[in-house]
Amino acid sequence: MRSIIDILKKNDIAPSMQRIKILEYLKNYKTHPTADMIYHALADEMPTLSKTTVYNTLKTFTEKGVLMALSIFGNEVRYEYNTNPHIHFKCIKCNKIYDLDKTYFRYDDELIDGHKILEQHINLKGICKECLKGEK
Amino acid sequence: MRSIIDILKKNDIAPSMQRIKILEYLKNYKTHPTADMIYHALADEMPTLSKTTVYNTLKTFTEKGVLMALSIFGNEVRYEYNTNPHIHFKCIKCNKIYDLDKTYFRYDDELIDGHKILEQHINLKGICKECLKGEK
DNA sequence: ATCATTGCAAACACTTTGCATACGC
DNA sequence: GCGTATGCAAAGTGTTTGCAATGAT
Repeated sequence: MRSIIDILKKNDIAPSMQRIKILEYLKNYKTHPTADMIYHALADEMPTLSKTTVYNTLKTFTEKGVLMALSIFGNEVRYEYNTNPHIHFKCIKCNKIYDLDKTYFRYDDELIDGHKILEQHINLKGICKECLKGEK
Repeated sequence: MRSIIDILKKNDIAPSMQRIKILEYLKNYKTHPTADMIYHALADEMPTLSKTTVYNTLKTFTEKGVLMALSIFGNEVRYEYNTNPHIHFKCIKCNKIYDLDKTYFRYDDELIDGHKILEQHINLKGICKECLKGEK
């Protein structure tokens, strides 16, 4: 818990109950949740929590660089706590999102065709290991 | 125009005025438009066109594989006429989306960590050539 | 006491659904 | 004439905004 507060302070975000819980959730459950999923996961233990606060908080966190907002597929925005750069793989059968090692793709130059690259988002889609098993 | 009809027929889609115009638009203007952009672009010459039809048509086209639906950044869905695989680069200054050659990134295996890869979406974000000029 | 955060309600934007009408073979 | 495509209106999602109440220092 201490560490969550430290992360907030380090990023110029005043700690609050709501902010701590939301960040804690994203640090503990790396399931790339949507705002709605976070809201429902926390609503039980925080009955007065509002969806607005979840949206506000996610926006603040994203602006301050604590979180990454992902547009993987469809028009759902998902959030994840910033760790090492990696690839997202979404299974079209079970909809689970896996994190894969970035080294599978190689590209490190910061200039392509004269454009300055600041972010790389690599999203794969297919059938995951588990669902493949079931197919046979 | 003939060629548009051929594409529709080849993909088991019955040609209609609306479908022809929408596909024609996507073939001619490779601007990765949203459903709304397409609707507004065509509304002038087709006053009775409905947004529902645009949505229906884009859905049909995507299902039949004529178009690709892109979730590049944010929760906007954009469409493009299927051509060769390529990378999307979005400029954070002017919001323009550029198509880049896929060969910049190399990854051709269809299995990663046991997961079967069916689609690859590589989305880059940064400052484009033109906007870089203006910065100096 | 002051300033920021929270949270309700309403607004908004985008997309889908239900259904009656119109079109094309 | 029959089956499909179209398009209006309404409903459904996901997200943002306005603003009053609350909380922290």
